[in-house]
Amino acid sequence: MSQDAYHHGDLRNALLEAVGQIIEEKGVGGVSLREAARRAGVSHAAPSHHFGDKIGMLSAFAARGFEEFGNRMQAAADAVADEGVDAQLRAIGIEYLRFAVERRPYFEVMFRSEMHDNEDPEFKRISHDSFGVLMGVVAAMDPAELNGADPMHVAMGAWATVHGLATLWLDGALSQFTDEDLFSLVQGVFATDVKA
Amino acid sequence: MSQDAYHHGDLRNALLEAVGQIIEEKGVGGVSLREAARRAGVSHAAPSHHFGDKIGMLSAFAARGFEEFGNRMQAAADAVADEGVDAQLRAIGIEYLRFAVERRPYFEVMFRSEMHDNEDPEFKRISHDSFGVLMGVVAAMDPAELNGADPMHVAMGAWATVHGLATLWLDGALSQFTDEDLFSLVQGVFATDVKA
DNA sequence: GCCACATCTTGACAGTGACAAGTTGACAGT
DNA sequence: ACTGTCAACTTGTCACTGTCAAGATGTGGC
Repeated sequence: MSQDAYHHGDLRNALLEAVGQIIEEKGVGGVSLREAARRAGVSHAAPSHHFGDKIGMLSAFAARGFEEFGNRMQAAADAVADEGVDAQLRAIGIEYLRFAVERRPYFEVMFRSEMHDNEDPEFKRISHDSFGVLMGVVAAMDPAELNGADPMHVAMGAWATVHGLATLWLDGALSQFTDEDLFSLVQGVFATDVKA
Repeated sequence: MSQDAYHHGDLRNALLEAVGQIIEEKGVGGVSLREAARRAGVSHAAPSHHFGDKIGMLSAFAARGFEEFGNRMQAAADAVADEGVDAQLRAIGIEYLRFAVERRPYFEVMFRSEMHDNEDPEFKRISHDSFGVLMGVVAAMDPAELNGADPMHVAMGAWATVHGLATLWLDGALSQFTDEDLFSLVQGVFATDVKA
């Protein structure tokens, strides 16, 4: 029944999974509405009825990524809640990198402004929520632990550092390092950052 | 004479400047061989004779960017050479951000792996040289200043931090901050990083 | 039974990257 | 001065893309 030519049943999800598949195979530049439609077994114009246009499709894909991203950040922070804020911050940093490496298709679309509509309120909300996890942890920090530094600066610095490592790694600028190097490196860098 | 239909005279440069112009107007996604050709006043297939294909054209554009980038990093480090390695590192970090903001078209292409051919030896050399400036400064650091940290980790951390700030800013994730905020922020963050 | 509506198809159009084949002009050798 | 050679550029074409308009199909409410 879901094989019927009409009313696929779950086309929206099928298309979004096709997008992830395409990015993994051919990179983010290989994504096209028609190719996604082909993989989902529908006609070339079907995707537009669900997403409007190409940016709409990628926005939906990015939103999906932010959803998982936020959940993973939260889970990482919760898992070490009894070890203190310091440990939480480090756990978030590592989880951030892990997400970039493991879910590269999502990550690449999520943080490329031309890949989605930054003004879409739904998108804004969900991406803002993701970062809320980090901000929440920093806000809970003991002022003494910050050594007088502006908490916002500390949060920003931590965020920028892992984000920089992630993007540099994804762009191949860190090709001299293995994945393990990267993670041990972020341990050191991040600890340095936090304890400053 | 340079107006002749044939033998433009400086088509290669004209095309590369057109690329920068296009990115500034329509973003990196708006770049096309044909649009660049149009702006240079030549036929749609002319660019391929200079760059091979689209990636070749963007690689040449990125190489140009790395050239200027490297020079600016070197100049920034040299300007404060007598103030110590610490000041040099900070100067490089700020110049890095300044480049990202002022020369956004270059920056966007330079650090997008799918925008150019990472394997091109000429490209590898020129991009490697750019980062050599940073590595050179870190290598000159007094081990005592590093507090026992791996110099490579310090360099990587510094690099990742400014790179992360730059990309987050360019992608609009830091839209709540003004340019001045950003620079004062990197001052704080970077100082924290270095003095750890 | 039937009607409204969301879902999907078919067909078309302009724009794109890439390729093949032809044209033009400069320049070196004789 | 003639000629061959070669780089620079043009014209024409192809498959592919995003987007739009119009039509077809099935589902659920009444």
